[in-house]
Amino acid sequence: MTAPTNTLPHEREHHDTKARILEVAERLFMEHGFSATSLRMITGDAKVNLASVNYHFGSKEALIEAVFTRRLSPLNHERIKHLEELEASAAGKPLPVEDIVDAFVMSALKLGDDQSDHGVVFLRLLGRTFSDPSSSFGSLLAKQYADVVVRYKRALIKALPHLSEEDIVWRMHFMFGTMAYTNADMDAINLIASCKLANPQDQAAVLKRLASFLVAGFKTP
Amino acid sequence: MTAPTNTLPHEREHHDTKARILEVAERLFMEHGFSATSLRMITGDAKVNLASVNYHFGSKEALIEAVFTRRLSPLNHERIKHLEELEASAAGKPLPVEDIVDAFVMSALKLGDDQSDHGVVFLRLLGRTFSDPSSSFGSLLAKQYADVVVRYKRALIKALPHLSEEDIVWRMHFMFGTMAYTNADMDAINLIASCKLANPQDQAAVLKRLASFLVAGFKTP
DNA sequence: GTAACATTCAAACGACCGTTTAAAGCGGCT
DNA sequence: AGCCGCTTTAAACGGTCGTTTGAATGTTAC
Repeated sequence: MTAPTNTLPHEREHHDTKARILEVAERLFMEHGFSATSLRMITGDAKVNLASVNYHFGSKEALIEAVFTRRLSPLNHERIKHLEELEASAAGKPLPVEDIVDAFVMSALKLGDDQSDHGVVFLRLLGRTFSDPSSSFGSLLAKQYADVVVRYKRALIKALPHLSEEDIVWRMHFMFGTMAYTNADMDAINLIASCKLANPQDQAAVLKRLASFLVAGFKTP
Repeated sequence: MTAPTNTLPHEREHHDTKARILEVAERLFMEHGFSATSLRMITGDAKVNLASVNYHFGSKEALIEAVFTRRLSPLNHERIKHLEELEASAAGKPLPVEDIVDAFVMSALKLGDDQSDHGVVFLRLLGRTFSDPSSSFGSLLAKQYADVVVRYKRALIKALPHLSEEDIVWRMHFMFGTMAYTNADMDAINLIASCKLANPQDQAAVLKRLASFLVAGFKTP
C-alpha cells in the first residue's frame, strides 16, 4: 500500500478542490450565465474557500476558460476522429450527407460518463455560450472549432457538389445554431408542446430527430 | 399653436428621456447581455441621469421587460396577421409549408423603420435572450409567444397531416432555435466562412436562405 | 405670483463583486 | 526536531452594482 505513483504529490493529494470547483462552476454557469454567477456562489456550493479559485485558476475568466477546454477539446477531437473514420472507409468517395451530419451531431453523446449527465450539462452550457455576448470567448471558441469547421466544410462541399461554397457555409451556420439552441433550452419545448412528449429527456432520440431535420435542410436544392 | 392634444402633459413633453433609455438599453443589452449591462452604462450613453431609470421604469428588471414588450408584441402580432391572411386566402385548405415558414420568418423584417436598424438590433437581442438563463423572462416570453405557437402549430399540423403532433412540435422547436441563433450571432458566420460572402448583412437574403433550409427540414418524412 | 405637479439632478446608501494579503495548516524531507 | 513547498483560510481591499433620497428645476393651471 501507499504504492508509489508517477504523479507529483500536489497532483494527487488535495486535487479534489480544483475538480469540485470545475464541476460546480460548470453547473452554475449553465444555470445562471457567466456574469450572474459569482465566485462566492461557486465556492459556497463546492464547499471550498473563496480564494481557492484565484489560487488554482488565477482569475474568474481563466476558470471559465478551464471549464470550457476541459470538455470542448475532447468533444471536437471526437468529431474529427469520427469524420476521419468515415473518410477512411469511403476511400476518396464523397460521404453521404447523412453520415457527415450524424458524425457532427452524435459525437456530443459520447461526452458523458454514461452514468452522469455531465456531458449534457456541458452541452447546454456550450449552447448558451454561443450566443453570450459577454464573451472574449469568441476567439477561444473560434480556435477550438477551427479545425472541426474546416474538415466538415470540406466534406460537405465534396458531398454536395451542386451547391456553392456560400450555400454550404450558411447551412453549416444554421446547423451550428440549431444544435446550440436545442442543447441550450431543452425546456422551451414544453412551451410549444401542450401535449405529452415521449421522454423529452432522451438526448439520443432528440439528436436523431435533429440530425434528420438538418440533413433535409442540407439536401434541399 | 399650442394646439391642445389629448395626451397628458407628462406624456408628451420630456418623454424623450424615457425613449432614449429604451433605445440605448436595447442596444447595450444586445451587445453585453443583461447582467453585464449596468444602469450607469445605459444612462451614460443616453446622457440622462442615473436615477431616471428607476423613476420612469421602477427597476432594472422592469426596464428589461419594457424593452421587450415594446418590440415583441408588434412582431408577434404581425406574424399572426400574416398567417391569418394566408388562411383567409386558402379558404379552409391546408397552407403550403413554404408559406407558413415564410410568414413566421419574414415577419421579422417588417420590424424596422426601413431606415433604421432597430428591428435587427432587437432581433439579435431576442435571439440572445432565448438562451439567457438569468431570465425570469421565460414566463414573459412564453406569454408573448403562446398565441403565435398555437396558431402556427395548428397550421403546420394541417399542412403536414402525415406527421405526428410530436414530430411537428420538435421541428418547430428546431425552427425557433435556428431563428434565434441566426439572429443572435451574425458574426459567427465569419468563423465558418473563410471565403468572401455576398453581403452577410443583407437580412432579407439571410432569412430567405433560412426559410428554405427550414422548409426542407419540415418536409422530410 | 404662487401653488401643485412632474421631472431632473448630485449624492449617498448598503450590498455584492473579483481579487489580494498574510497568517496558518500540512505532508515530505533531511 | 526543523525546514520547505503547496494549499487552505479568514479578513480585508477598492470598486461597481441597483436603488433611494431630498433638494433643485422646469411646467402647468389658477
